[in-house]
Amino acid sequence: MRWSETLIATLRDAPQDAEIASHKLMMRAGLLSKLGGGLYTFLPLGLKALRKVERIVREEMDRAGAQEVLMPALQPREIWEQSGRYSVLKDAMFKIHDRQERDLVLGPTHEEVITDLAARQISSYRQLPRTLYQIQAKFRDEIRPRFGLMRAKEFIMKDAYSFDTSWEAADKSYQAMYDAYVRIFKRCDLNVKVVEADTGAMGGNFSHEFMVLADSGEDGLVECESCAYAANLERADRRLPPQTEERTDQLPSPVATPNQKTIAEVAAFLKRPASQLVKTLIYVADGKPIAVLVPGDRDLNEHKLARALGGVTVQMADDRTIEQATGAPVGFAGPVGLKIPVYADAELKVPRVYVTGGNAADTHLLNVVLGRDAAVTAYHDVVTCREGDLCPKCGERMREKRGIEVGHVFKLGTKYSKAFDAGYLDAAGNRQIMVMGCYGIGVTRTLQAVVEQSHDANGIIWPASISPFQVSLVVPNVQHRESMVAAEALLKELEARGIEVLFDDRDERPGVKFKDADLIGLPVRAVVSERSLADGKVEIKLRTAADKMMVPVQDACQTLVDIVQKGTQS
RNA sequence: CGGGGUGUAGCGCAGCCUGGUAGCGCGCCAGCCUUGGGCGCUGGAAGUCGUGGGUUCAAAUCCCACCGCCCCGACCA
Repeated sequence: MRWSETLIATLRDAPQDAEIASHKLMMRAGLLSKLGGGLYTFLPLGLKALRKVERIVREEMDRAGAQEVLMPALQPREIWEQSGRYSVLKDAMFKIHDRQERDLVLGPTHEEVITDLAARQISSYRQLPRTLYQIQAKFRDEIRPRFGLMRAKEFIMKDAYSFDTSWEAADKSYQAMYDAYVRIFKRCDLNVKVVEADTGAMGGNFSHEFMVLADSGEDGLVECESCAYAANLERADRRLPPQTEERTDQLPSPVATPNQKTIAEVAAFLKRPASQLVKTLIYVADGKPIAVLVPGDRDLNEHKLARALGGVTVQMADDRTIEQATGAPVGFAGPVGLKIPVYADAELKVPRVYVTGGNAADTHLLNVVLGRDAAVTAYHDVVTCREGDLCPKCGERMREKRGIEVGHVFKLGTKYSKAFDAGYLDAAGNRQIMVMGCYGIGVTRTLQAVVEQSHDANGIIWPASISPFQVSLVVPNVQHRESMVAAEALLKELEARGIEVLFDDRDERPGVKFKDADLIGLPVRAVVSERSLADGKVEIKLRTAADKMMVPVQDACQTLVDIVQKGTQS
């Protein structure tokens, strides 16, 4: 394809609202155009790359035995009521209605639709297992769209759903998808870390996330330095370090802490490390207030708390509830004398002497020993892990990292199949419920993750498998007749061999063309110029290499074909 | 939703404080020149100064409201 005939406009400066490298580069290289917050048009170059990702996903889904369907983005509200998720997700959904005032939503995901479909289409164990998938736009009313395609209001997702006769069979389907994901991300040349994850609003029992490690990633995770354990911070557990008991004969004694509300303020005021303080958080769990205690230097993890309490919904109590529960203004809650259930982090189980809130204005308590001075209903690991915590599996140190979630696989179980009565008749003629799994890949996000992970100061470095074109053909001076003639011939030859070529035939200065070639980042660049032709050669350079090679004109096509084939295979 | 910022030509920005009919760089168009890392010169096109209202003889500039966009937060008492 000739550049002079395309709609590719590169930018010298990145738009000021682009923050991270991949977003800036995708804008500068002319892959995307912004329409509004979280809304982007894919320009021809960006779309070509996106289609490459989609193709890889399709090929691997098909290879894993999944079948493609296409479902409506527009969905009746009723099916969300039926699964019970309308109340959970309604703030995240775009809600609209038709002229008859019927309520509809723009689908943020498709569990409801697919389960309804399975219930209609599948009736016998002979039709199982089945895995169906779709690649299409999904819509989420994100609180804060950002980073270009990373968190957009409309994005393209591949979702697959498996239906099985039993949990054991479902495990197989899950594993097949897991393996397909490993292959997909490998083909995208992505360095992906698989971590254990929280199931969140999806529900279900078990899940893994596929994370592209990147400092700009929105998710935190920990990985063990020694064994294979890795988990999203929302879910990561830890092994407790050895602790020594600490006892005192002194009883809790109040100390005046005027206006010292936060842990940091109290610690500074009393000149004690935050770890000697206990933070008392008042929560509402299934409508009832509870207190949660964590070490002063740690953060409570609501996901872990909710799980520890048996999957209830938890949220911070409002100021009034806190005042009613503690009898004190916000900022001075403590466990001593509380009449509501008190849960504590497992680290607090070994008796030690702590400072806590005093349940009275401007007051904290010294010499508090949990168990002795305050009843604790139960101890659970409920804090967020951090760098240096010990691995729950092997006890070695864990590292904290950041990642971009590009894929997520869930064992859903029967949550949706029950809600939609997706059953089948087994061999004995008994009605059974299907066991489901669901498997998502953020296709547009994956594309950006590739750029985030593969670029340099000059621009994008596309992996051959995703690159919008395979070869960049540059004529530095289009006024030079022989260069153009030779380049045109090479272009024809390459395209006849099925190679996708972007021929930069613009009447631009050489510097502009080389800068643009680096920015757009096609894996191979061929230059035909007065200089190279003087020796009867074509210059060939890999985007990743510093050196150029000079190849005789008549060998140029074959050399490029070889390079492209080698690159695409790996 | 809370806090902060910002909105002036396709992109990046100045002008605003101190009101007087809008400017710079890049890009774009034309011509000349140049031709291996964002070249040089000349001439041009392009902006309802986010929107609405107000103050004023006069508003990009001051005031009010609204909207868009960006950042931080929205759990750590």
